[in-house]
Parts: sequence; structure tokens; C-alpha cells
Amino acid sequence: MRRSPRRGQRVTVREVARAARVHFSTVSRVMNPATRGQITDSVAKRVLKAAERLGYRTNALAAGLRTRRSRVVGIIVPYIDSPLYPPILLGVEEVLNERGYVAIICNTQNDPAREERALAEMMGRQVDGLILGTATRGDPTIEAWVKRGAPLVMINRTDQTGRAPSVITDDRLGIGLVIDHLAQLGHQAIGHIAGPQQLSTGAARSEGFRAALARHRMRAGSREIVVADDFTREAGRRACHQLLNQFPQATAVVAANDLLALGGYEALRERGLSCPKDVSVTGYNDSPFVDLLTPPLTTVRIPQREIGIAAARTLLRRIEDNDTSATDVVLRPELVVRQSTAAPRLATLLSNAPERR
Amino acid sequence: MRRSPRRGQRVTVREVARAARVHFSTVSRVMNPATRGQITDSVAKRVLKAAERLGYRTNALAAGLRTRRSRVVGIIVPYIDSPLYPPILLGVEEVLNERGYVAIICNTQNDPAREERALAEMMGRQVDGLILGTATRGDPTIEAWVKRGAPLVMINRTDQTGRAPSVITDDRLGIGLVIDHLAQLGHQAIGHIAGPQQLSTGAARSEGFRAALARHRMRAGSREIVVADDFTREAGRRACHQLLNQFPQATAVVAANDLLALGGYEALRERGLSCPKDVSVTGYNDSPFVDLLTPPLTTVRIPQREIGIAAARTLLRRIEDNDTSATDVVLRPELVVRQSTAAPRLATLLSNAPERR
DNA sequence: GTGAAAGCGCTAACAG
DNA sequence: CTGTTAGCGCTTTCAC
Repeated sequence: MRRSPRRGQRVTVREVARAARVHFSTVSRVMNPATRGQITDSVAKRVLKAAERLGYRTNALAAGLRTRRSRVVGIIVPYIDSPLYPPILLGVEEVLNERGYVAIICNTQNDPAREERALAEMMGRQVDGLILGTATRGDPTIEAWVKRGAPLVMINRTDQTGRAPSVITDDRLGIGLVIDHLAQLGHQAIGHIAGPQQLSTGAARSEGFRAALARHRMRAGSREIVVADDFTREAGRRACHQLLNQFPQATAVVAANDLLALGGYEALRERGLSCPKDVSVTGYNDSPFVDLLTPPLTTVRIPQREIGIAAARTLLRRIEDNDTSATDVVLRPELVVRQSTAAPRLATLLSNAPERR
Repeated sequence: MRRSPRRGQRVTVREVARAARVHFSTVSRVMNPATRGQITDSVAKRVLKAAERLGYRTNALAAGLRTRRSRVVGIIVPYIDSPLYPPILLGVEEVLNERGYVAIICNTQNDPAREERALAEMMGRQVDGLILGTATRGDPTIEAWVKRGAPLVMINRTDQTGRAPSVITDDRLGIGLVIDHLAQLGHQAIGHIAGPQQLSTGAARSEGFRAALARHRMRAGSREIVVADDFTREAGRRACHQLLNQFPQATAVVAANDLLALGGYEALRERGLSCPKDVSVTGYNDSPFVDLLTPPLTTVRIPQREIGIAAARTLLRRIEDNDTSATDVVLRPELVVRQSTAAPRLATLLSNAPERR
């Protein structure tokens, strides 16, 4: 009766076949949804019952070797422990799992060497496709992947060459919403703590800043941009100090993400300025808990889970239907107004002045 | 010259062998660190060069099928998008990657049905081991896994049967540190917002609460426990209200995690009470940003990354050396004092009174 | 509708 | 030290 061997799953098609008194290829056909129709119902039933009883599960390694499809997709992200990625992964996983795929996730800490190792690992493991969150402009590692014709979708950032589809959010729009909001409150001197310009998010947001100010006819003298060298609190703090030194008349500071905004809070505190009374501050990403800060942060929410879902769907279309028509998906961000933004002091005093056009 | 076929990696040991003018099994031996010593250096060099030139990578599916080791470990967590797990995953990944393993991560939203599906998926994919973050007391799914003799390590929670090793933190100690701190500040009436008691963390922390109070000789009349039905802000808010209704003399509220503490903040605000002046509040986990709240939250930090590292190491010992001696690892939490705790009003008034004891 | 046979790419006895 | 051979468990022609 020795039925449970020492290690690993040992039940194979052959054993199920013996139990069900059919050929093992029949078992294979029954277990595979695509070929199930070839088998008589009564035989199928018998096989299924035997499989169930023995606890059979298809060996994904063997199947993958044979079919050249692993039903695994690789995901490479810069920081798994940041508020941004986990919800995206959730969305990816959701789509993947319901289609019988799993994800292997690698974290690179933004280190190109680690990215390259991760990519090699993924190739060796025969992943069917890749979701890449670490793209940089003209990323060379993408080249190799795309050349092989392997499916790839970029998220959050793009390499801006159009070699592969991406799922991003509209950063220019998002910053535009912020500026509209501030303009409506009456701000006319707005500073920007920009993010690193080599990341597409950093670059797009500062472009958005410039464009939105132009749209509102605010120009030189009514704005100032300081680039933070990293998306961190400390970098935000330093940048905000520099900003206020160069541009003391600023009544609002638009940060390129929430962490930078938090650094801004610190800088204001250190200067004895109050937010939003003296200076309004805005963030980007709507990270968890920023609604609990003092003051609760006005920020831009991006649909993280939807990014993951869209990326996974695009990738699967490419993998399963070889549908290469995918173009970039651009999702809409949303302004979340909280209490870190208010009318500027001056505007409050002049609030009875006639509306400007 | 057709060298790059349409899809997937097509370079195999045979092609490398042909290029290097050796037998293909020699190539295999060169590529595998364990058998590399069997080959003459000069031959090895030739093979390596050819492999490099052709861009050869071992097909992990084929190797896994043959060796019955996939070098994949499964990780099952309840909520990937919570502040708790990502840093743990980071630690796991770090150890795994440097040993040539990758992780496939499944998220269950605490749904037993999803957990079971995840487990089945992992089995089918021949994972070499499992890190389980969803264990509940007497979890039946663990049974099947352990029975097969498959390596398993639990994290954060244990099923409390000792069938498999776990890596957890010492919740009783952690809460003890909190109580010591509060006692030293002079608190003598302390309430507890407990977490769900079916989760080992919830249960261990309330036990720790009771034990610590006993140690400090505070008894009935000097404490009250209200169990929140979920680890969420809203549940914490409700529980805190209930707590203060039943036990209005409380000068401190110890929450079983940070989210519950945040709910406590809200409840206090709704009652017009100030923290820490009227009531001190503590959390647990030291989630990101809780240092930025008003007031910054006194909480307990748990070594998340280390949990991941320890779990991965334990698992690999079991997988690679079949070292089954592993016992539970219990890591030390650490008190982080911030500004949500202060001496109680009364104690302030009496601060000139002689020290007790 | 079901059986037979081949082979995915690799590793690991076993020979020499 | 290197070559030969078999086979991991599966899918998928091709026959019947």
C-alpha cells in the first residue's frame, strides 16, 4: 500500500492512468482544459475520480519544459518596500492567478547590476513575460529582452523608446490638477520640489508643473523649481529650504511625491512657518497615513491596483494571443484635497478684490 | 547565420557543446558549480567562452524536472499591501537570491479558500519549500504539506502545534516594554485595545498585557481590555470609545498594533481629549510615517527584515541540508518612545511626591 | 475517442 | 577526466 513516498509529489499521469485503466496520454488530455473535449465524458469522469483520489497535480516543470511555456511572469521593481508597489503587485497577482499564472518578484534597490542579474534569472527560468518597474531612459537591459521577442510591459516608468508598451499614470495631468486647485485658491507664487530628472516620473511632473503654470499665465517671477536628488524626506527637506531661500515669496510648494512633501513639512517647521497658513504644501501618490499627518496632506492619488491589472492584462494578451498591438496605457490620477492647502494670506486679505479672468 | 530564433531561449547544452567541440554532458558539468571540478580548466574555459558567446543559460525547468528541485520557494501572506510584509519579503528575497532561489508570492486576503488554492498552485509548481504567513491555530492546510515532508516555515503567526518551525517576534516582551515604560511614567490605570484573539499576535499581546500588569502589581480596577474585531483603524476607534466608556479613569491606552492606535487617536479627538496630556497612547509595529503623526506615536519596532532573513535561512537549511533540527526563532522587539506617551496629569501634579518603592 | 511513440533540455549513473 | 546513456513527467503529433 506504500502510497505516500518520502518527498515531493510523486503521483504522475502514469499512476493515474493505471488506476483509471486508461493510457497515460488520456489522463493528460483530461487534465488539460484545451484537450478535455477529445475524451468521452464517462472516461473523463473515471480519470478525474482517480486523479482526485490519488491527489494528482500536473507537474508544472514538466509541462513547461514540454510546451515551452512556464506560466510564470517575472516582475522587477526597484523597491518592494515602498508604499507604491505592493498595491500594484496585488493587482498583477489578481489577474495572473485567475489565469493560472504566478509571479516571481525581484527587487533591485534601483541597482542596475541587480537588475541585470534579475533579468538573467528570469530568462533562465523561462518566464513567459516580464513586468518591469525599473525602466530608465534608454535602458540597455530592455534591449536584449525585446530583441528576443519576449513580452514585456513597463509600469510607472517608461524607457521612452516605444519598444514596449507601458502602463503609467498621467503625471502632467496630475500636477495640472494640483496647480488648478492652488490657482483657484488664489496662489500666484508657487514653488516646486522636483524629483530626480532621470526618472520619468520626476521629469514628467516638473514638465507638468511648467506647463500648468503657463496655462495659468504665471511666469518667471511667479515660480521656482528646485530638484531634489532623491525621492526621500531628507532630500525634500533640503530642497524646500533651498526653494524658500531663493523664492521667499512662495505661498505654495508643490512636491513631486509625498516623501518630498513630508520633507517640506519639516523645513517649514524649522523655519517657524505654518502649513497651510503661511505656505500650502502638496504631495503626490496619496501614500498610506498621509491623511493622518498634521495637517492632512493634499495630494494626488494614482490608481495603483489598476496599474497592476492593466499591466498584467496587456502582458497576457501578448503572451497568449500574441497580440502585439498594445499601446501605452495612461491612467488618470485624481486630486485629493485635504488640509495642507488653503488660500494664501494675501489672497485672504484681498478676497473681495474682483476675480481675475 | 540564423542564430536568434523567434521566441524564448533556444541555446542548449548541445549547441554550446558543438561550439566548444566537447560532449554536451561536459557542458552541463562545467555550468554546474558542484561538478565543475571534474573538468580540466582548459576545457572548462573553452566551454565557458562558447556559452558566453552564444548567451547560454541553464533552462531551470529542465534542470528542475531532472533534479526534482525547482529552486523556487513559495511565500503565502495574508496582505501583501500592508506595511508589515514588504520588508519581510525583502529579507527573504535577499537570502534566497544569493543562493540561487526565487520566490513566488501569493496573497490570500486572509481567505482560507484562496490559501488552499495558493497551496495547490505551489505544490503543482514543485516549490522546494514554503514560507507561510497565514497560519492559524490548527490550520488544516498545513497538515497536508507537512505530511508530505515538505519544508515549511511559518512567519509572524504560528499554528501552535510545533509541527513546523516558525519565526516570530516576542509579543509578550514587546508589550512588556510598553507597560514598563508607562509604569515608569507613573501610569496606574491602563487600558488595552486588543487585536483579534484567533490570531496569535492578537492573543499573545493581550496575554503580554495581563502578565506585565501583574508583574507591576496592577490588578482589577487598574486595567480594562476591549477586543477589536479587526486590525483596522475603524475597529480601533470603536474599541477605544468602548474602553473609555467602561474605564474612564484610564490614563493610557495600549493598542495591539499601530492601526488600532490610530483609531484610538480618532476616538480621543472625538471626545475632546488630548494625547498625551489626557491619555497616553501606544501602538505596535512602528509602521512607516507613524513618526510623523501628531503626536508622533510611541510604538514597538519589530525587526521585519530579520524575520524574512531568518525564515529564509531556516528554510534553506531544511531544503539543502535536510536539517530538520530547526526550532522556533523568536526575535526581540524594541520600544520606540515618541511623544504620544507622557506622565499622567495626576502624576504631574504629584511629581514632587516621594518615589514609590 | 484512444493508444503509441517521440522528445522538450537537462543531470547523473556508469564506462572507459 | 570525458563520453554514453537513460529518463525526469509531460504534451502532442500520428495512427488506428
